[in-house]
Amino acid sequence: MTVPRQAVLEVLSADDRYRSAEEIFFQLHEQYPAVGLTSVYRTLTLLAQMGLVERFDMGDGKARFRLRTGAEEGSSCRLICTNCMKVEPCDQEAVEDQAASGSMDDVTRSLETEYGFQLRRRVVEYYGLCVDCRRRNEEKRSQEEN
Amino acid sequence: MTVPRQAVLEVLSADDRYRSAEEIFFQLHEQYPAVGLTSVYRTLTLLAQMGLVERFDMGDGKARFRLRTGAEEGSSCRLICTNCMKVEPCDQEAVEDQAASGSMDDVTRSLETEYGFQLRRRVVEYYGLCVDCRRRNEEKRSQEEN
DNA sequence: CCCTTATTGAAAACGATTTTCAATTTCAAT
DNA sequence: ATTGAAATTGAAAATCGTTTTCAATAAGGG
Repeated sequence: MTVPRQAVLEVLSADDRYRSAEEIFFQLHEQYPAVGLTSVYRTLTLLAQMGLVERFDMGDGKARFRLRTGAEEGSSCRLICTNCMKVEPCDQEAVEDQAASGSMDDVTRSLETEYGFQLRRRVVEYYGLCVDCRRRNEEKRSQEEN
Repeated sequence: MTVPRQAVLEVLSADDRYRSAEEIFFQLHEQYPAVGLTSVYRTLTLLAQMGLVERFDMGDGKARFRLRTGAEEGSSCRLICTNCMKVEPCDQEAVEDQAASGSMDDVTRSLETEYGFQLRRRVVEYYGLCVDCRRRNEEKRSQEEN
């Protein structure tokens, strides 16, 4: 545990907003002027690899980082404001249950009443292994057995 | 309608895979060697603004582009292979209906049988206006009325 | 303490995308 | 066809978030 790492964790612990590396760097800088932007990036990458930090790629070219709370595992659901870029976690179960069906209209209504959020676009992404890569993996594995 | 624009549209129309600007540029280059990468970027940006093309920011730093089919409106659902980065659109209704509940396990099973896809992580993102930006917008609008 | 190893900060490198700018193309009006 | 103004182009330079390089420093087990 070194100074830069402690500093990054300190800032991340302060609150659970998503912040860019630069934002984190500037917040650090007041209390730890010696810590460089490079180390902030390195620490964030390290913490993300360790699973302590969640990296989130917004469409604007800058990655955002946030301390993992442990509540999320494998699945995530969030409200993203296209105006101020604020990211707010939300409970998918609650949203979908509130909605009578999974239809866009019902979800829109649910988000409106639950969060005051005005829905424009819903994105669902399933990350994993496609059929081809799966097959290729299995082939490789069976080759290694020989 | 100019040569570069026609060329980009031609490549995009060829199939509906997600492709990076560079990939599109190289495919162009055989038939239209005079068209530069700059124009490919410019045309893609233009087409995206016009809503003809969908821009998709993968986590790897390169944006992917695909011709809009019209089938998607407001909502999108896709399978993303974390190994080969292939992006395959899928029908959310079908997936969620197939699954007995919205639980991760059921969705995993559904994707497995429907697409042979091995789910690792599900991401649901709702894009729109948060409460604050909404309020701010309304204030601005009412000010403009005076 | 010392020595090996890991970590650091600054500066340079990187890669995707954007901007700049002079040259070319487009297209509507002739 | 011809013009000419406005839009578009390609190449090179600039931008910007992030990563790499590298010599200097710090960590922490012996």
